[in-house]
Amino acid sequence: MPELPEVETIARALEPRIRGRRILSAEFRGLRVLRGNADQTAAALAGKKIRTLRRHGKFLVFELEGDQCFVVHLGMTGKLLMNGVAGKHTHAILSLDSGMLLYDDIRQFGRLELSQGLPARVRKLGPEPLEIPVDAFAALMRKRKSRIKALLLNQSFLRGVGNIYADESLFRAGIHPLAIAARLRKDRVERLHKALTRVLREAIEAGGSSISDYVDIDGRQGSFQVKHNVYQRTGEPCVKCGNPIRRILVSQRGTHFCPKCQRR
DNA sequence: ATCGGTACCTGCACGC
DNA sequence: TGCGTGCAGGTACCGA
Repeated sequence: MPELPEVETIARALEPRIRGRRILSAEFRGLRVLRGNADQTAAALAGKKIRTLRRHGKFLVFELEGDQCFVVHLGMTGKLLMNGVAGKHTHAILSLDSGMLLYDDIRQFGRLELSQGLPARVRKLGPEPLEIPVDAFAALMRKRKSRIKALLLNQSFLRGVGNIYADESLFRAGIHPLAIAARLRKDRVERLHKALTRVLREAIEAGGSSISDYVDIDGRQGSFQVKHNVYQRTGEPCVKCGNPIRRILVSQRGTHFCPKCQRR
């Protein structure tokens, strides 16, 4: 479900409500989403104070006292809900001194993990797309022979971009999703950097995109889906040229683009 | 080192 | 009504 703007929206809403708060108890149901032992994790969390919450790509990192991190990745359908109602897809319940925090996840692709410091796989992620300067972005691109769409989805290249914002930024930059990253001319790379920055900022501003079931911690939907130009608009006329939007597969992911505005 | 394909889950929309 | 198919904001892992 959630890409950088959705996770950022969650982090912004949640951080002021949990900063400095204490975890009274934790309960884990089912074994799939939690990495590590449920009883040990619950015991280690109980009584701990939350220093702060940060977003790291698509990961939410709860920094606890004692340099421990409770790391949450929402996968495709994960939700964090403050004071929601537990249901059949609730996999974790954190009871805080400021309320109840639930983790719901229908498809169970999300992961929860308690670790000392940041887990290695989170440390190994690429730079934040909203922080990387355009020259550094261009330098990284020059080294990659993969198709640009696949590269944008690769979290060790950039952290936080997913299927929606990859398609939307390529459309805005006028770049074909199958273009080879290293072969893009400098001006195209600069356009892509600008498009990516703007799309992500606008989406954060709109509270993210709610396609089927994304909601923030209070159950509110985002509104950026109404600004999508290509994502899930197969067959609809391109807003720039009127030609129908096409859908192809790139790395097994549905990829939407305008064949006229985004030439090979 | 880097790339692409597959596996992992549940639910929904669709055609027959 | 029910069944089969394809699709969905994700990453991990494997072989080439």
